[in-house]
Amino acid sequence: MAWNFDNDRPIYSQLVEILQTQIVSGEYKPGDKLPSVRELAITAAVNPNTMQRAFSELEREGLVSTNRTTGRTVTEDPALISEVRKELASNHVTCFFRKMKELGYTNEEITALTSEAATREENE
Amino acid sequence: MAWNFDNDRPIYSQLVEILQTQIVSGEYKPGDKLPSVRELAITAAVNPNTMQRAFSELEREGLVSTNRTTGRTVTEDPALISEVRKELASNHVTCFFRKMKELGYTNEEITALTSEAATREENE
DNA sequence: TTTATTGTATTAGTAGCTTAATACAGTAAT
DNA sequence: ATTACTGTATTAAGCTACTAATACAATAAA
Repeated sequence: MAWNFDNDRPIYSQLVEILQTQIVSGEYKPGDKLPSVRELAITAAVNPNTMQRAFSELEREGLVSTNRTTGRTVTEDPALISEVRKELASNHVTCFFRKMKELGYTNEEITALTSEAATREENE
Repeated sequence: MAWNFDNDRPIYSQLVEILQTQIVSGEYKPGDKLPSVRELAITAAVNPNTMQRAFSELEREGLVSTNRTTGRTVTEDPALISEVRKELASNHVTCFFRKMKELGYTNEEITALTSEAATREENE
């Protein structure tokens, strides 16, 4: 997993997105123990405070739960994970369409470009 | 045109994106005179300096040219505009696929979701 | 010639993000 | 009991983005 950050956006919110993705994609399973704040901060090469802030967001969403002395674990609720996954995907689709339409592309052109990209990726 | 900004990203780079989109989508035609920095700053409700910074970026790309005393105009080169438009679209497609794959979606699922979204938008 | 408008530059102040260096309280393992 | 690890909180510093308030030179219009 790469920990590449855009210069254009706050690192803590990029950390939220990365961790969200790792959880809903199954990289971390329900109930899995997560690495500690300090450990993950070293891995991502960010300050522990920044990682802490990202985790606070994830906890607010319910994706992780915190046990003050034993560390953090991924939620045991697969339905919640699945729900978040669908919502993130839906957001991506909506955002993608909005941007393409702003550029003046039609629905047909968008689906065509998408199919092309899909078949192009098949051969890699 | 809405001038809504994310809190999560610098305003000047969002201004660049918006102006880029307005130009390549044909909202401003090749050779069109653009509103002045001060005028656009009022319209977008940002500081003139911030708008100025956005324009500097656009000029670096060649999309607009500056005449120090008469104002700015959109490039007369339709090929450049078309090229930028295609590049922006291509970036959107690539970025969309990357995000969806990170969530664990397959090519088939991505194209299916895209088609659904397209047909859904037809009926609105 | 005067006036208004253009882009551009400068300086200062505010706010948010990030890092750094600590410190504290609770728990598991030894 | 001691040790090591957990999450959490605090304070200070540096950096960038943004706003604000100007000022200047060049041109078009009156």
